[in-house]
Order: sequence, then structure tokens, then C-alpha cells
Amino acid sequence: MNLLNQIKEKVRKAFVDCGLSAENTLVRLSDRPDISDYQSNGALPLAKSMRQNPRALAEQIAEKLRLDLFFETVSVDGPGFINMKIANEVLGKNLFPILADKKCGYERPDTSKTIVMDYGGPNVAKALHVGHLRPAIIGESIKRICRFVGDKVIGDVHLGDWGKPMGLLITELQDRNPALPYFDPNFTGEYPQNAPFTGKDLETMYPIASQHAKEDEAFAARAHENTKLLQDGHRGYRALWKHFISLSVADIRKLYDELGVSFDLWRGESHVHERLWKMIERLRANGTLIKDQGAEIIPLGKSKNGNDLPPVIMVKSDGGVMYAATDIATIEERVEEFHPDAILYVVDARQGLHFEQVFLASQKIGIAKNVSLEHLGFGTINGTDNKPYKTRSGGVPTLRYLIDTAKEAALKKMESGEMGRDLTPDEKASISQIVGVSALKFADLINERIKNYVFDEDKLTSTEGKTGPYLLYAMVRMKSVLEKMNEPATLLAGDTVQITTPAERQLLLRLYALPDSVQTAYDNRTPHVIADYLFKLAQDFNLFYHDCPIKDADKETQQSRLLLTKYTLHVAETVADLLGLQVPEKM
RNA sequence: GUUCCCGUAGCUCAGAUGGAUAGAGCACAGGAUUCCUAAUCCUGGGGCCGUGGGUUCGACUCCCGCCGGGAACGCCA
Repeated sequence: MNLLNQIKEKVRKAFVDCGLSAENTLVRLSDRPDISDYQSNGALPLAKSMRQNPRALAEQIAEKLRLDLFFETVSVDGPGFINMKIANEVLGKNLFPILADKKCGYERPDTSKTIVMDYGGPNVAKALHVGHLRPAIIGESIKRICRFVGDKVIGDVHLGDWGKPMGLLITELQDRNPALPYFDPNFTGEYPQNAPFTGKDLETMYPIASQHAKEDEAFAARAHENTKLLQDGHRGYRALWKHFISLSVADIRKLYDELGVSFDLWRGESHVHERLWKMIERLRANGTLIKDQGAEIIPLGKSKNGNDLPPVIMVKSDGGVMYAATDIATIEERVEEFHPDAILYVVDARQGLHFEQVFLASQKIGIAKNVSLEHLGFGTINGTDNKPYKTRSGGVPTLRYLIDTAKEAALKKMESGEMGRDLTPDEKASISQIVGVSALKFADLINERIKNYVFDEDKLTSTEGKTGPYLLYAMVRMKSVLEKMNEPATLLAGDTVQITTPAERQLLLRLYALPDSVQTAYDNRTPHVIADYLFKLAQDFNLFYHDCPIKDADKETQQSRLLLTKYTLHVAETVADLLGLQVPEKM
């Protein structure tokens, strides 16, 4: 049993021994580390309901707890807080049974769930940009946290491959290269295996096509028509479209790989095309769909707050479909195929209304009966002017640009000072990639998901303080110490840590506290809680490193400190993995 | 206009289910290295938690109003 649960159990027993209800013992990490490690506030509400003096009640409970040698001290302070300080021997002895396993003492209070996660949302033929950073990074971390606590998670990239952009591209290509067989209505042969363009071509072509549509009505109308033809199965367009997808997916996958973000499914909106039309037929037949202004809609009435909701448009007046419809069909597919307890959408918070509509419509048509649908929105990345982040030259920063900028900053840092002077150029290149990407990811993960945050390019390239490189540096130090002392990283039963300084005690307590952070992060789907834990762990380690010499310590102290370093590394690596951060061997 | 989100130190941000003296990082001022990596550590100043009410023994936290910032609102995704 982990430390918090052991204390909870002891306090619960003390409440019961006093003849009190142990329903709400309110045991948690102490707010006052100067006087205690853990506290129980349970006596306060209890005293209120029993109309008793809270301090006297707390004192009764404390008296029971003092009998246990587990605690160094138990005191009653303020209006009736019970403050508990754990005995040093307890902290030093329980490392192996609690922290040595893969879960570092995490114990799940409920049963395992099956979860489908939707956290990518890249678009075919469009370069990944700053807007794709948060869903990828946050989604990946939430996925890892869910898996860590024991959920079965299926991650789906949910590619944008079915809408108007496809029609725009087809039309642009038609104008540029009308002789291609895809545009020849009389062509009956096999279309070429290889695309007559590259992924880069697509990326440059799309913004031009988009601009054409804005300036030229005829072009826009043709693009519209071509989108419809593609969706209806136009043979040549489908062949062309397959080229779009295979080229884009290759590029997209490469970038996600660099970010350490992966998906189990690479499906797109198009994947549910046939299912969607069957669904539409069914809804027409049972009278759910209503004709309105030429479109076919699902009216939603009022939301839970009593305000009118716009309807979901299942079929547009031109007979085509859009993303609300494909999202609904996708829910049906996911429910049928995976029977999930929950479907999580890590998507921009500005899509809030869209998801409210989609979720409500899905419930209304009966396809989401036993599944919790959650939109985990995130805020936008703003520049220092508090407007959506742009590069210094004013463009939308691509993911490539962000990664490269971060990488260069890491490299520059390595070459400027004393750091990494014995590294080869190859090592520097691979290390700066790891450090740069971690800097980028951590700068995002440390912020609370729902809030907009200000992204300063200086922050991205900074390596001091609350940054990715700070964490990595601490972890590299742990590895370095063990290596220099020829100490294997394996953990053994029976080893104990002796606490001789406050730094060691603080670090130990931090190690034991991981499960609590994991639980909070899991319950609220907030990776920043984990990111914050890792930062504090790194701080605690750096203090320990500074205050507690290892090499020159006596044999016994040295062993104890090496052991503490090993456990810290074990926990830190586990946590870094939850955030999706890679850690270099040296830096 | 309606609805949603946000407002905490000079700046960027933490403060889960209401609890004690509201914490970090940056910036600023000073200090530490013959010793395991100074991408480090220590010390210091800095706050009517937007504002006015309410609920409570107790509110940064919950409720209502106001102010300020951002966003969404039928055929784009």
C-alpha cells in the first residue's frame, strides 16, 4: 500500500476507535511542510455536525495516532487540524515495496475503462502548424496517463480528409494540369500508382487554392462541386484523393514521430462515409431528420442551460455532408467497434458548441447510450501581444519551424559554455533534438489545459528555471552520478535510505507523493499536474545533489545516497514517460 | 444580442473535492564552484487573489451583480 493510503487507513482507524464516522477523514499532503508531512482536516466538519469542540475532537484522534510508531509527531493545530510527521525510519525502509514497481506506488481506486481518444486532427495536404501542437502533446500525455492507471486506450488521429479542402485541391490541380487522366471523364484505365506531385507540392498548393476560392466565385463554386463529386465517388477524384492522403500521412507521421506522439488508428473523416449515409437513411425513415431551408437537420432544442442550440446539419442543401455529421457517424462506429466507456476529444476549446451539439444529437438518436462523451478543450497559444501566436515575420509558425527553433537553441547552449564539450558532433545533434523537443513539449504541458497561454519565443529557447532542459539536466545528473560511481540502476529489496539532511527527507517525501498527482491528473485529465510534479521533483533532487556529497561521503552514507538517487531516477523516468518526454544519456 | 472561458507578484503561471502564514519560474539585487556537469544551488525585496455583495465557524476556491480580456453562435473544419 502506498504511503498516502497507509496514512488514510491509520487515520480512518483512529476515527473509528474514537467512535466517530470515518467517512470524511480529509487526509492529504500537508499545506504546512514546516510542521507536518500529512494532515487530516476531518475533525472540523465532524465537530460541526456533532456540535462539539473541533480541537478537543482532533485531540482525541491524535491521541490514538500517537500510539503508532509510524509517526514521529502528531499535533493538533489551528482550529483542529491534525498534523502528522512520518518517522524517518518508515520513509527510509519502504522504498522498495512501494516505489520499485512500474507504477511507483500508484493504486487504482476504481475499475479499468476502455477509452477512445481523438487528439490529432491534422488535415490532409496542410502542413502541421502551431495549432496542432497542443492536441498532439496534451493528447499523448493524457493517453499515457490513462494507460498508466490501467485503462485500455485506443488513440485515433482522425484525419481531416473529407471536406472542402479536398475539393479546393482537386480544382487547383485541374487548372494547373488539366491533361491528367484524373480529369478525363472518358478515362477507363488504371490510374498511376505514383502521384504526379509531392507532399511539399500539396502544402504549397493548398493556401493558393484557398486564396483563389476567396477571390474567384467561379473557382469556389467548382471546388464546391468537386467536393461533392469526390464524396459521391467520382472515380478519378478518388484516385487523386488517395494520392493526397498517402503523401500527407507520410509527412504527418514523420513529424508526430519526432514529437513522440503516436496513434493506434489513422482513420479519417472519410472512413465513416458509407456508415454515415446508412445512418442518414435510417434517420430519414424514422422521421428524425427534418427538412429546413433546404438542408436536413436534427433539431436540438434547448441545452441544459436552457438556451437555444443551433441544429446539427446532417445533409447540406447541396446534398453534401460536413464535419458534425461525420463526427456523429464516427461515434456510432467507435461505440460499435470498441464498446468504450468514454470517448475523449482533445480539441480546441473553441469547438465547444460543436461538441455540445454532436454529443446531444448522438444521445438523441440513441447511438451513445453507455458512453461518456468528453470534450477536453484547450486554450489557444498566443504571442506576447495576446493574439494568436505568429512568427517574427508574421506567418503562422509550422511545427517544423517550432521544433527546429527549439533544437537550434539547445545546440547553441551546448556550444556556448562548458556543457557537453566532450560530446561528438553526432551526439550534439541527437541530444539537441531531444532537448529541443522536450523544451517545446514541457513549455506547453506545464500550462493548464483550458487556458490560453502566452508563448514567448524566448521562453521556447530558454533553458533555465521551469523548463524542459532543467528537468532533463537533473535527470542526466542522476544518471551521471550512478555511472561515475559504477552503480547499477537496479533496485533491490531490503535496501534502506538513511535520512541525515532535510534535503534527503524532502526528496523522499516527494517520491512517495507521486500517486496523488497521478490521480488528480487522471481524474481531471490535466497533465500539467504531472508536469508540475516533475519540476518539483527535479528541484528537490538538485537541492539534494547540492547539499549531499556522494563521492566523498563515508561508505554507509554513500550507499544510502546512491540508493536515493536510483529511486529518484526511477520515479523521474516514469513521470517523464507520462508526459511523453524523452531523456538523453548526457547533455 | 445570447452563451462559454479567463482575470492571483513588474512579466509568465501553479494553487483538485472550501481550511492554517497564497506558492513557483523569469526579471531585479546580492552570494556559492580546488569537490559527483554552474543548463546548478542559496539569500532578498516584492500581493486589498479584477471589483461589490451573499453563503459559511472559515472563501483565491461556491452563488449573484458589475468591470476588463478572449472566444463561439445553420450549410468551412
